Parts: sequence; structure tokens; C-alpha cells
Amino acid sequence: MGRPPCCDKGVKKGPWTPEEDIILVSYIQDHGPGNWKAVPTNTASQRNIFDSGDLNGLSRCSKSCRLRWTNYLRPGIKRGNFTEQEEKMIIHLQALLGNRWAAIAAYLPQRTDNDIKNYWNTYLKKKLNKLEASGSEGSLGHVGVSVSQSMSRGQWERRLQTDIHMAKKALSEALSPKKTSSSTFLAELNSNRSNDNSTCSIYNSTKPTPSISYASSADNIARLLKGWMKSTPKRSATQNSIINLACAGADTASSEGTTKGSSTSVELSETFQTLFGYESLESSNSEFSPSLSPEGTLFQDESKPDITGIDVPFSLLEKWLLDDSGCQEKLSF
DNA sequence: AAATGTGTCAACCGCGAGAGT
DNA sequence: TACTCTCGCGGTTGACACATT
Repeated sequence: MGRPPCCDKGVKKGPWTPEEDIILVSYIQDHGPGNWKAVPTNTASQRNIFDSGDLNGLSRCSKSCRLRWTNYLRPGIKRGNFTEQEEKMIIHLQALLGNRWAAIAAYLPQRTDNDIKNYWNTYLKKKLNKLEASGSEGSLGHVGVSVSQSMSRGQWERRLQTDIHMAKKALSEALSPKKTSSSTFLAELNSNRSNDNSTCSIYNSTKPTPSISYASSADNIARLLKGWMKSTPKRSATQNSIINLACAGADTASSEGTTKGSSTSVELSETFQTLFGYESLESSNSEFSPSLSPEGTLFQDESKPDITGIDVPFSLLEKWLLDDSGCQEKLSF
């Protein structure tokens, strides 16, 4: 028996429209993420909230819904502008883990595996090749090269595994009713580190890591809408209604700004208010806003494997990954 | 101004893993 | 144990934007 097609024929493909995004986010708000198989079926009932003729609702395959959510709509996603730190981490981790983008993305909680993969394929790989070709180690070159230079791959992997193991341990401790603070982990890690690396002081720092603050999905959608408006100077009636809808929903002070005075727009406006309930589209930008509405935490319990739940370990791992080879040379197992 | 080349990135496809029956 | 279903991952594609000729 051959493998059954993952999706029915006739499902929509191609770029997602803001309407579809709204339907999806609305659905996930109500039902939570997961059970993707049911999403296309269950959102069909939501289609009629849009009265434009060109809207067909969410006739997407489950995979597509999941991908859209995890890569673009999920709260807390940072897009573009990779920092130098992130670059270094990616290079480090790629050298260690290979093209295991999901694993790499676990260390960059604000980035998606797809984003990292694209960044690597389109930019970092070329950059490293150039550096290698020129024989220079440059500012980034040493990061990847140092893996083989100053420490064997096996040593790195063991070190990574040790840290991951300890991070897991700390997490389970933190989750257990018996209260144990992450300082247990820290102490353990410090003692571990002090045995093999007396000069690397970063592990002795007890400075708390700022927790990752998640932006709301509205952030992402508003950004999408902005881009959409920008890219399509001539707006269709649908676009206008959606934009008005978004604005109406975003601006809680005024809900009559829609082009349609019908109950549909009121309903949609309410949907938006319920969904996003925050001030205006203007407040949305690509940066994280730490002062989000309570809805901003709506999806916090859902994300990709969240190692940020254990802030200290993540911070330490991050520091470790970004640590210069100077420190690495002194480490031994 | 048009044609062509190049880069970027959103989305798709196929496969494997794991859970459920 | 065998099978089905669903999810998640990594590789790849294709559309679009921008640069160059």
C-alpha cells in the first residue's frame, strides 16, 4: 500500500493571506495549538464570518497550518536582522550538530528552524566559504574552525551533552513540587566548570537572565498586514475590509471605523478585540514589546521546545557557545 | 526601459518517528 | 506485532524583489 497523500486534493496552496492568518490565529486562540489535522475542518465553520466573495476560508492542509503557525504566527518570533551573537551561535551549533535546524533553533528561542536554515543557506554558508577561501579566520571564522582546532568534536559534543543533561535536570527539578531553585543547577555547573576551567568566569555569574518576553500574535499579524498594505498599493475590497477590521480591533476606543456597518464587521471587530486587545497597529514593530497586554501571554505555554523555561541554563549555554576559543582551549574533560 | 542574473525567503514535499489502536 | 495516523524535520522549490547589464 502506498503512502496516502498527506492532504486532500483541492487544498489551497501558496502564500497565506491575512484573512487566513486571522482565521488560524482565532482558531488557535480558542482551541490551542496542536491537533493540526482538525484545524482545516474546524475552521471551516469560521469561514462565514467573512462576507467577501473572494474569501474561501481556511482550506489549507494541516501541515500548512502548522507551518504557518510555527514559523510566522506563533508569538515571540523575531524575524530578520540576525545579531552577531546569533550568527556565532548558529555557526557554533551548525559545526556541532550539523544541519539539525530544529535542534539549533532550540538554542535561539526567538528564531524558527526555517529562518535559521534560510539564513544559513543564503548567507552564513557563503560567508564562511569566503572566509575559508581567503584563508582568513576573520571575526567569525575562528568560531567554526575552533571546533576542530582547539577541541575535538567528541569533546565538544560531550560538553554539550553534559550541559543539556544538566539543563534537563534543572528543569525537572524546577517543575517538581519539591521546590529546588535553578541555583542547584548553577552550583552544579559551576562546580563542574571550576574543575576544568578555572579562568572562565562567566559560569560564576549569578546574574539572572532576562526571561524571554513573548509578543502577541497580533504583533505578527499586524506586521504582516503592514507588509501587505505596502506591497499592494491598490487595495481590494477584501484588503480594505481586513485592514479596517484590524484597525477596528486594534483600536479599542473606536470600533466603528470599518467600511461595513454590518454585524459582520462588528463581529469581526469583537474577534479582533478578543484576539488582540491591544492598542494600535502602530505599537507593533519588529522588536519585542515587554509591555504587552495580558493576551500577550496567551500562547506562552505553547512554543517550540522551550529551553527558555530554564533561563539560567540557557544563558549559560549561550555564553558557553559564544565563548571565545581562548576559554575553550583551557577546557578538558 | 527592457532583459537577465542573483539573492532571499515563504511554502511545499517526502520521509521518519512516535503514539494509538 | 502490525498497522494507521499525525506530527515534525530537513531538503528543495518557486515566486518575488532587487541589482546589473
